[in-house]
Amino acid sequence: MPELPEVETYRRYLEETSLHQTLTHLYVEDTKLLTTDEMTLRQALIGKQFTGTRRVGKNLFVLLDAPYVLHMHFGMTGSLEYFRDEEDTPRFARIVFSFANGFRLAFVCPRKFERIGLVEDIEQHLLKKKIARDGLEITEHELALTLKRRNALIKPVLMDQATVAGLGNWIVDEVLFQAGVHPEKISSQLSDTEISRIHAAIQLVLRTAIAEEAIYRRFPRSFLIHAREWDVSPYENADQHRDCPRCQGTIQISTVGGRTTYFCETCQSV
DNA sequence: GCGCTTGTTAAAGT
DNA sequence: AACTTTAACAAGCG
Repeated sequence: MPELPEVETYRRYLEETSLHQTLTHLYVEDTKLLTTDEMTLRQALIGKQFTGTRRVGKNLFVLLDAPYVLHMHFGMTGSLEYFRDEEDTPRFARIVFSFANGFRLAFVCPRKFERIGLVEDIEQHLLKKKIARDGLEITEHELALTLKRRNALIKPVLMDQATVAGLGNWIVDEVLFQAGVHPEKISSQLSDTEISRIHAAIQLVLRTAIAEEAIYRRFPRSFLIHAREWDVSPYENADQHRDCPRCQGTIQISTVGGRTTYFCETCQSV
């Protein structure tokens, strides 16, 4: 699930594998994934090199030796894979960049919710898409301004990229658990202390996830994420006991803001 | 083989 | 009019 920590991991991966090599070929399986016309994209990329990267929230920008930037969004299931031989092409490699050194970088898109294309200017793109400050960079004051203004449940407010960029479904659950705030609390009714705890929890969860390269089973035992069943549907196991890592109580599973939500009734107050 | 999942956004609701 | 909520999108997987 490509939230901020996964995209940061992909960014580092691309930096380590794919910079400073001339692009020789672009394979496009499905133009629906492109936000730029295929011919325009091909002409813009062939003969150029990736020179650097920048990530804001779940958005990855790849800098080129050209006055434009390649933008990638990984949707719900996208990833990157670097490989050489044709027979090593990963499944769902729907966009593939070939380099002069014989290696290739695949934009792997199992469910076609991913997007890739050119942008003229990063700041302009962020403004147009209403993408707020990155979760690692937002100050408590900036976060407080938005949270006090919004008259909606805190969970969807935190998932809104216009509040803070990079948080998705499981991270918001984890943040609210670590902060001791109920997911259905009204954002504008949060106390200063609760906002402060939410800000600190965002930092804790993001830094921990990045340090472990977003591999969930390596996260500390104090994290709620271990109560999630990643391989089965939640309702299938709804009667199964999940212990809260703090109070050993049962973790609740419900729907908040249209998304499956895990929380502890005892540790997270409304 | 149905139903669930993920992030974003257009449409609907207030 | 501005803000909030909901549903649809694609498709693999349990």
